[in-house]
Amino acid sequence: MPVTERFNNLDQAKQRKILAAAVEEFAEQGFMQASMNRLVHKLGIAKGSLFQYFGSKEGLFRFIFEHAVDLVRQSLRQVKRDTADADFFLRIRRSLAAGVAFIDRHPQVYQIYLKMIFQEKFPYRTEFLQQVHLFSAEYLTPLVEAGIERGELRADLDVATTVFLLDAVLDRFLQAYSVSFLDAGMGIYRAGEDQVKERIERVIEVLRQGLGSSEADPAPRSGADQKGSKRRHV
Amino acid sequence: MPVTERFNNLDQAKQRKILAAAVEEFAEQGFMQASMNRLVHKLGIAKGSLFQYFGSKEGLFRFIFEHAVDLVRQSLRQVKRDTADADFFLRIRRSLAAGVAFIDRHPQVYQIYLKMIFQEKFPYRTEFLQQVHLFSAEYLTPLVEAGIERGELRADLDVATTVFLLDAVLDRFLQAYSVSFLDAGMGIYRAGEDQVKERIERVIEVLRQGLGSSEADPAPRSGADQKGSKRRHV
DNA sequence: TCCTAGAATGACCACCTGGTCACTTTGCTG
DNA sequence: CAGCAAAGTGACCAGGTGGTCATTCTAGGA
Repeated sequence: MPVTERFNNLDQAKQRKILAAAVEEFAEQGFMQASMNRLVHKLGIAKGSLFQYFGSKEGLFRFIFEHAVDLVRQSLRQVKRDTADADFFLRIRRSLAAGVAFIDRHPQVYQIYLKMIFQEKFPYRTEFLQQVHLFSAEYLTPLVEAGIERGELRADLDVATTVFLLDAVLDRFLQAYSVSFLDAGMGIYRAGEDQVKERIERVIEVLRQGLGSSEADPAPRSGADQKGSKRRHV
Repeated sequence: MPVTERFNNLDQAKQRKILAAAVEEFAEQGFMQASMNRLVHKLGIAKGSLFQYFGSKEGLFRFIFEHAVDLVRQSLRQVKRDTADADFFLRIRRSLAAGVAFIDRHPQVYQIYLKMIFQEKFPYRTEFLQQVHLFSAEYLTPLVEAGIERGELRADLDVATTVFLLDAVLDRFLQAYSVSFLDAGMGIYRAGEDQVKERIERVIEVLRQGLGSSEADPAPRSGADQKGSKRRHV
């Protein structure tokens, strides 16, 4: 029996209420700064009860965390299925839109995720980051490989670099959607559905076509380092 | 007189020692979780002294914070000057390399920056994010505009979208350099100087050329929105 | 040598933390 | 209704927090 046996015997409504309040607390405060006292007060239940249910603060977090991971996994599988035979760029746009939709449905879960990335003292942080890396690799790599095979992507693309680039842009788009001042003034933060869709198209289109003008293309490397020898200033 | 008068009268060595320890504490713990008691213990000075110097925990943070902002501003100005008349992609590569060099010299300052982005309760967080946004706008926007004018970038690029994309990629590269599992397996995390340089070239080159194959290029729009209704292209 | 201005000090304060456990309440069974 | 196991409770604990301030120390001038 897990520590949470007692909690599982509660009626669904109470369970949901407790979980919702706990998710809110962790989303707003992070792990270390979250307070069991405050949580208990918000819920109007006794502190002892909460500890009977989950054993410890970390136990509560683990419970919530696993729930959240499930949600993400589910969501990812769904998108992958739904877009299976679309062309590469449509799939990417759809994935990004799905990301935004996920944040709309579970904003606090996303908040916790963001806090975990750079706040070292979260429990399970390392395992979690590994998992996320795996998700992204398992999701994007075959997508890119299929895109190359189908001729939708340049044949000479390095897969790892491309995955990194996509990861960077997708992640930042979602961050810009839920954190102010990260959208470089292009109106992504908390934008409406239509605007989000339009911004997604803009960004992905630039990514597809590239920044460079078609003239002056080749030989990009010569002269990459003028001062010769090492440089380490700034 | 600022609150820090007493601190300024200390000899340089002691000042540096205190600042270094404080930066370390904030970098490791964030603001809320940083402990004045622990800091004082690390330094071997009395708690009362530290509070005489800076008035409060927030006062200490402000002092360090302003120091850090100065460092960044200085660094940015330098890069801008050093690369003023290079071509667009070289400037970008140089800027990214300068970012990596900055992290090498001030890893803890960068740590604090990362924590501030997603941890809401940092003092000055909002002003800080605005500042960063301004930096990025003031730095990248003219760079992109010049690139378009010189014909190095596609003439039909939307400037805001391009700046967003660059911001996303540059930021993520630096994050990947200093946080594990964010580099999508392409070997950026704590990489050596040469490897960093090579990875920068790879990433920027893909960004320049774009992902799309040159065939199948035009009409990217048809079928982009199966559900019909409005579309708001690029 | 003495005196004193100003710096250094750490015991102390009110408050908060995660966690415990003896006690009370609840609700089912016989 | 009695008995009893399980669930609920909150006062309590040790230990941490940012912050204060009466006291002690110290360095330099007379």
